[in-house]
Amino acid sequence: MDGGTLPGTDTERVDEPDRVVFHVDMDCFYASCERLREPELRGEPLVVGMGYEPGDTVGAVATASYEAREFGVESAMPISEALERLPRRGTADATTEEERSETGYYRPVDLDFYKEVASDVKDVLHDCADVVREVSIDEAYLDVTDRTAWDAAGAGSEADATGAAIADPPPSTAAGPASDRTLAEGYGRHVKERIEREASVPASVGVAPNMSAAKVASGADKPDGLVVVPPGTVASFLAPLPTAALHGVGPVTERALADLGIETAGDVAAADPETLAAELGDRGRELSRRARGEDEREVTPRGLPKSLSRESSLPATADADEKRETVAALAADVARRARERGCLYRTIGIKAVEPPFDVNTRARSLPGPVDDPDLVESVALDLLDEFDDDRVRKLGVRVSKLDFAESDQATLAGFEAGEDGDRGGTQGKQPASRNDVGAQITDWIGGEPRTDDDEPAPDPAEQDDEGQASLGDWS
DNA sequence: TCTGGGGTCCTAGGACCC
DNA sequence: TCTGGGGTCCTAGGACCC
Repeated sequence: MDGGTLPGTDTERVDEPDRVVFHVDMDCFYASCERLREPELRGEPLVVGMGYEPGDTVGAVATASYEAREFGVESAMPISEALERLPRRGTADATTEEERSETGYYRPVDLDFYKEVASDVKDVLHDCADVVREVSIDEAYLDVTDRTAWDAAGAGSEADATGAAIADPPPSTAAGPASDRTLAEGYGRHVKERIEREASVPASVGVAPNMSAAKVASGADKPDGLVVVPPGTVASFLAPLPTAALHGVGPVTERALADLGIETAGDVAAADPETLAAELGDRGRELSRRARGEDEREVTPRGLPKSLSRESSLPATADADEKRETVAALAADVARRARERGCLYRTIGIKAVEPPFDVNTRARSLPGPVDDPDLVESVALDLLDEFDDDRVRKLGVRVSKLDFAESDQATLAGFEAGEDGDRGGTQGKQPASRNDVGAQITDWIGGEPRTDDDEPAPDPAEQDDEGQASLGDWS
């Protein structure tokens, strides 16, 4: 937007044209996927549960269809509670009419299948935009500034349902009716319809001049929504919404704002940024800008992951053996995934959650990056010692300070790292062998000197695919 | 809310260095 | 010795997101 140079930020971005940013958000994606392969589920209450097996009462709700939400079933709710609100439907034939009206279907999460569907969606997205930022399995930002514009759409073709008319829009002038319809809206509709046609799952699309407004817009008319927020209207679009509707405002921030008498995005926009900053730090200023419609973040593709982790819940226990077994299994899993992705790690950490919900983390950094499953296990177990006497309800293992370059380097035999690139570089990027790190390694685990010598051999082979494992559809 | 799993980014204090 | 200040790295925790 024009108006208001940002203090201390790049000031040379003056008369750049308004960007066109889409936020594409799949509607209860997991449920839509299940309906794709099981069409009988369409129109029925459907709950997709994680950690749930058919017939179970354990696990949590990953996604509830809109029909299931009518019964009060919500994301993250324990399956047991969901079942109270929405009993599981028996076999199809044995179902009476009455039973039909108050029961629903339950299915376990099948991520592999959802990834297949998501890849069809992504094909469309990448075809429709030069820059795509995939946020999760069911969500992405697109910068389509070069594909469309904020110009008013001409009165021209009303038969734009095919998308053809949009791909070849009328000359961009203000020739059309002085209505609100823009080329950007038409293009948004086109993308949405292509997704539905080519991936057979519904999406909601937000169209706006920046990321945060597009994000809010996509959620403003779910499901199957298309909400357009033209430049200059962002602040007024946001103003009536509760603060929690802003991306980045969770329960804690919401409460902090409420304590300041700030209930809506409009209140945020009107508040003194320094007051917000005093309460929330830099986030306060950021929030203020977003609420006023200012968000200069570029849409950029997501980079490589920063950490890999695995965690699992267990019935609260103080049993040391059980805890150690759990951590060992998690460690093996994390190390395996790191190796599959061809990445080295320099920090190994654990998480131990004590009832009721007391999160503890511990981490230890190594002298250099490694790919060493045994080491992940021994460090993780070593860190776990501190919690030997504590009851825990959840345990986790994480590797971070990831290094993907190293594995590439391993394939370039004889390449001398030399000066370039390395940050600080006290240890330099030496191959992840214990010959280099070995001397210090013994200090990092409980003591026992390490003897084995299984070539770490990071293999970049598997690397592929976005594989962001984060995925849930909690919208 | 009796809290599932996988992530990101930020902050704050301490260690250490120059 | 007192006196900074600036910078980086590390760990732990917190908030938030899907």
